[in-house]
Amino acid sequence: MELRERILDAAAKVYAETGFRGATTRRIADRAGVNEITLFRHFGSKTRLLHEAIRCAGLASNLCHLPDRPAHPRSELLAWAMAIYRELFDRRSLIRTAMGELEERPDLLPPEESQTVCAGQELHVYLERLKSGGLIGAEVDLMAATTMFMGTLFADAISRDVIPAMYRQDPATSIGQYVDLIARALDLKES
Amino acid sequence: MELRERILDAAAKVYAETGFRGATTRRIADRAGVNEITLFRHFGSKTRLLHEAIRCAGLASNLCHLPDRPAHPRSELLAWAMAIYRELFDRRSLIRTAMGELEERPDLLPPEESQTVCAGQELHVYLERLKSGGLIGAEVDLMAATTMFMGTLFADAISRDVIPAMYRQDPATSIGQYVDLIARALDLKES
DNA sequence: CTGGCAAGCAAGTGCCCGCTTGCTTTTGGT
DNA sequence: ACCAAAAGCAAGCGGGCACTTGCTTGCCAG
Repeated sequence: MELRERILDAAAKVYAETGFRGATTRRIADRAGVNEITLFRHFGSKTRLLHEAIRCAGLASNLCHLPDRPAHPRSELLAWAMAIYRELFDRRSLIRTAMGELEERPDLLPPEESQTVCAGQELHVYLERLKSGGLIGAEVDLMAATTMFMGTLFADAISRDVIPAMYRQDPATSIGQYVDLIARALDLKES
Repeated sequence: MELRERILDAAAKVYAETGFRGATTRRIADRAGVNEITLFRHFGSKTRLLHEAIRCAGLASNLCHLPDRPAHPRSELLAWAMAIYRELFDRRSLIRTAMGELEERPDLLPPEESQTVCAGQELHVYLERLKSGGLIGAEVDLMAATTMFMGTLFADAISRDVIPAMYRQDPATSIGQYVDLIARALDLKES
């Protein structure tokens, strides 16, 4: 692992654990196994280092997409939801910390890059295709359904490990149930 | 407003805005219009002050409950969801900050006191009553539906002001749509 | 009028912070 | 072998932090 990459990785982890104020340059340097002044030589200041670290850590892997032409809505939705959930869950600590500091430091983690937003737009387009194909009940509000489903995935991913009492099933089971419920709400028909 | 109460109020606000490390005793004292040493005379330490402030600020108003005997499920659910949402939304800044710091400082805001958890248990009991009354489809998983609905309310309340692109309708309209969707998912019949 | 208590004020302690300076060691290309 | 760039090391800077000490001021019951 390259030195620069190692520093960015350490910075993102320390930030996720302790927030901006807690992510001191000494702690980041220790975690990266690097002398403190190396941080300043590479990134100039703590602020610039954390900006870049969070931007890199927040980039979506973006591997799984909903198909342009729906074929098997239920299984397509399930696979996609699992992939999105996985991304959110893996970054849950960073997401919680960044959300907590968003008011104070809006420039870290700009909301338009948020995975939830991008994924939500993709889901909305997909649902509209289903609806125009007659696979969804005509009177359903697709925007509300999208928001509801994304909110459910998001809340599960960032709350599961801190409120275990609310999440007794394993994630895969839960997501299957969420998909079942939203399918019923949408009056989804299998093509 | 009593002095002690004023200090606790200021401490909770400064904490919600800047987190534990950012909530310095000087800032809290300034916000409360009080000399810094008064904080220490009343609460002993910054940690104890913030513990008490967050505990007080997190107490649920707890005014609205679902009825023991369901009569008009849709309107009862709607009124209840609006009240819960209101509580979450009013405290959204505190909730975001506390969640971001939960890993580092689990003793602030203990999760078993969480409003979402308590409200979720209440909703689950209510849905079970509806089901045993035959007003809900037999094959629905009530736990998953509860988690989904609470997650939706929670995500909306804490995300709406930071990701406005995802929440275009006003809260009241959105909650009505959530209730409609969950009612369809539950196959809810009006008694 | 007086004694006690609550709050304010000024100054200071030791610690950690971001960041800098001056210098030595390691590393890699020619 | 040689040199320049990159990384390490030790020390220190000004500043903000939580918290303390010693003393003054205002208030209210007896």
